[in-house]
Amino acid sequence: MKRDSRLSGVLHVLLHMAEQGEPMTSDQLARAMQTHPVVIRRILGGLRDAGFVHSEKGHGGGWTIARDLSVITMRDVYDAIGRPGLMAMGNRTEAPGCLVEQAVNAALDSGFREAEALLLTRFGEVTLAALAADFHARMAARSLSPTTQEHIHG
Amino acid sequence: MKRDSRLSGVLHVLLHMAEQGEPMTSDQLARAMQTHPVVIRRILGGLRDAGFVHSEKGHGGGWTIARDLSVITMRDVYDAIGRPGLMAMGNRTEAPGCLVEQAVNAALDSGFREAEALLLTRFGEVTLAALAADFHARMAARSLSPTTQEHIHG
DNA sequence: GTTTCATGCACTATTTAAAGTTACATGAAA
DNA sequence: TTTCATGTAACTTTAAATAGTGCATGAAAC
Repeated sequence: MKRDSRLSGVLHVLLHMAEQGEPMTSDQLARAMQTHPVVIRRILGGLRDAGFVHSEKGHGGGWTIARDLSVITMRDVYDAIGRPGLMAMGNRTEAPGCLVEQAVNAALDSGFREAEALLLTRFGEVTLAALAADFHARMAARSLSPTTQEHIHG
Repeated sequence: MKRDSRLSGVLHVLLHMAEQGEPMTSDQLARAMQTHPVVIRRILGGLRDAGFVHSEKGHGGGWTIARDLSVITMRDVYDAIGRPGLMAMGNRTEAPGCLVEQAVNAALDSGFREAEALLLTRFGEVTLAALAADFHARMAARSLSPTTQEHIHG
């Protein structure tokens, strides 16, 4: 299958929304992300249901962030988009009858569970405010460098 | 993308080969794994190149384990099949120009790297001998139970 | 020596899930 | 009432693993 980039994408979108301050339309966000507006709506739908963003129809409508960035973690966002699988590898067969395969599955699962738990813990430690701060630090660093480019697309 | 089950599959195959003691053909192994013989050859090809298994053509040929199970770890097997990606999620864009996306990527990558490192460490701690021992324990447990079924397929 | 058995490998087809797209309904502001 | 924007269902495309076909190669049996 294709590699899942929804978490990466939605975090990107959220930070752009936060930078903007005023409502951004799915079209604007899609242009910035070089993707399709419907993809934006799909991915932000979960965040809306979770109460992290707000959407408004009609003139002047669009998407806005509904909570302070300091209270939203990457883990929250991961949960809101439906907790997609984290591991690219899995067992050939779940609940196999073969005892050999059961032994193999048990060993692999143990490792996978540990790795997933660690990853989710790390996600829970990073707020969107921290990501925004990192972005601003990068922007400051770039504006000091000789070849200043645009710091944000669109 | 589809979920990668090569590691699970090849470990299963290796343990069956070890139990058998004598050469097993790709056809026999494919039957046990409910897959295609060519898939077996493909997946065992990497292990042959790494020296973990030996293959022989013609009558009486097939696959045999070339080293003691106690010196082969799950990590070795993972390496031998080409170190497939472990994380199901990735960044939308590698090396993005957008500083927002750079900040997001950095945070995600950091978590992914930690989780991968932990997983590989765990893999390195489990030998095939340990897996075989676990299998034998499961077989003993089942033979004691009232409804004894076949402990091994094929 | 030739038939049979088995791996080696290149190439094609299928499958699965994400991502992209189209079409249209809904609702708000101009 | 027109325009703008989201909401959503349905369909198409794409990437990567797995499945399958066909044929070459080489070893043992007869």
